[in-house]
Amino acid sequence: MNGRLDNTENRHLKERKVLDRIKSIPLPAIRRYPSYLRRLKKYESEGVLWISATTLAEDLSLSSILVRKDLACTGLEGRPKYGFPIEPLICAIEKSLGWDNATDAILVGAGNLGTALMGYGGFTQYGLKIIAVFDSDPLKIGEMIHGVKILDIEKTADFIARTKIPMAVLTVPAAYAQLIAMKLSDAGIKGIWNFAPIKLKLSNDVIIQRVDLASSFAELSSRLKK
Amino acid sequence: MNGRLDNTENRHLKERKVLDRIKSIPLPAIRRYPSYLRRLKKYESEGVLWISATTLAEDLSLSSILVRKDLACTGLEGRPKYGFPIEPLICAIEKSLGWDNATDAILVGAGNLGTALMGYGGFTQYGLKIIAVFDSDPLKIGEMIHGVKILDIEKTADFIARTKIPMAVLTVPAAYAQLIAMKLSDAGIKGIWNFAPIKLKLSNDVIIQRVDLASSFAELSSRLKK
DNA sequence: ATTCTATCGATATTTAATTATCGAATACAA
DNA sequence: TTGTATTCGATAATTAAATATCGATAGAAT
Ligand SMILES: NC(=O)c1ccc[n+]([C@@H]2O[C@H](COP(=O)([O-])OP(=O)(O)OC[C@H]3O[C@@H](n4cnc5c(N)ncnc54)[C@H](O)[C@@H]3O)[C@@H](O)[C@H]2O)c1
Ligand SMILES: NC(=O)c1ccc[n+]([C@@H]2O[C@H](COP(=O)([O-])OP(=O)(O)OC[C@H]3O[C@@H](n4cnc5c(N)ncnc54)[C@H](O)[C@@H]3O)[C@@H](O)[C@H]2O)c1
Repeated sequence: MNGRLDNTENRHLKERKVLDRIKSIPLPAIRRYPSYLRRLKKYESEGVLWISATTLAEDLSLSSILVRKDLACTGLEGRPKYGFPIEPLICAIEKSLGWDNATDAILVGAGNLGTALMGYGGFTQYGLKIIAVFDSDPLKIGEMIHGVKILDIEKTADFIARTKIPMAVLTVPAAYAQLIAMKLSDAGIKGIWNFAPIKLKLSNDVIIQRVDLASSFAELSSRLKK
Repeated sequence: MNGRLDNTENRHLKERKVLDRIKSIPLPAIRRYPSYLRRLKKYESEGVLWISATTLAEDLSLSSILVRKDLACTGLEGRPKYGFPIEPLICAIEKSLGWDNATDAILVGAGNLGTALMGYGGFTQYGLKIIAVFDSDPLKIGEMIHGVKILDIEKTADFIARTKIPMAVLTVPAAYAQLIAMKLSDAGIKGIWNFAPIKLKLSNDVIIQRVDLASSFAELSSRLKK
């Protein structure tokens, strides 16, 4: 095999490998990526250029083998003795998450939790941008919440259809969550980040991600008990 | 082996088995328990007396084998053709989680998120009771927040020492979280429910449970991307 | 130039969790 | 009373994830 042929072959193989990998990054790795990102950005801001899986692992109290594997899933290759170049690594992780360009979203339910989320600056780091807020309470409609005006829930479907916005953050009481989720789904929403403590049942082409604080607290309680 | 001896043996074996089980309920099962509880309580309020693993599984879109196994971990035994008695099942799950008697906690950081959590009625269901709130902001100290007075952060150590309160909910900015956590640990806190996006490093006898919204959002993003 | 060391990445191995299988129990209907 | 459908629980098989092992690489030190 001559050099050129070998390269073509290799590139081809590599591309297939990268494609496979995109489909097959283990979920636990995906969940660890944000922690890596935060740490890497901190290093980057301090002017550090290279990081080893070993160092990152120590920072986050993880096994270095695990971190190395996770990083390998992004497709970026490390360099013996040096580790990984930080800036490309950040890009690679963000790309793997789909955080490389911002996701616009709406928020439904401007209550306690919805208001707190709106006031949270951290989301921009994840490429999440909440561009509209909806509620059913006449007292709230028209008010401003952290710089965004609260709109009438009745206008949601129209808004989604018009803007083709892909994602909704759902922070309404559990009793209304299923109904509203179905309306969002009908209107064409692609993903729902659900903070209400119920399992939403929608057609399979809507991605649902639930945040269940009770699960987290359960884990804490049971560990504390022992 | 005669009947009596056999019984003694059996009881002994069963007790050991129960003990083992307490230590060894898989974490994923623990995390599912709150969902079971919510559903069971709903059935209970409707006057239903028995529930099968099959039904519960359908309700929550889980595999019935998984649910049956999870329920078995509580130590309660089901009855063929009927399933499990709801009320004892609720008790058994709550006991497994340590939710059978309420846990008192303090909350540190009366900001956006801290305020939202204080306003959340759901926690009482988990046996979590926040009895005091602390902050460093002079403008906030002395104010009321959902019925609880905000106290000076400087008084935290003393409060913990005096009340022997086991748990703290940490909702301060990430930059302060480690420092405050160390103070809480020194003061004798046993568990910390940490909402700040950093890995706290404390002595191993403090149980730390982190809530990482970014992880959840990462999962959503990456699933949405595909 | 040679040796030493830290790191990577590929390939096992181990561990944990989920899913499947199957016999036993029991309510209920015929 | 008998048969049938349904559920349980024990055990086995499968799958996914974490951990361990080890040769290769490349920079730094001798
Ligand atoms: N607050 C928390 O800390 C917290 C924690 C965990 C989970 N949650 C969950 O988040 C959700 C919101 O909690 P919260 O404390 O913010 O409650 P909340 O009552 O403060 O807010 C709910 C908001 O939804 C609005 N709403 C009600 N029905 C609506 C409808 N049909 N259409 C549009 N808007 C509607 C209400 O007007 C209100 O503004 C709940 O499901 C709760 O279980 C909250
Ligand atoms: N708001 C959200 O939706 C959200 C979501 C995810 C994570 N978080 C995390 O939760 C934490 C709090 O977020 P937030 O939005 O409520 O912030 P915030 O700034 O609104 O509130 C922080 C509070 O902590 C207090 N504080 C600051 N330093 C303190 C100290 N040394 N001792 C005691 N109190 C102190 C401040 O006075 C303020 O009241 C942050 O770590 C944030 O990353 C928030």
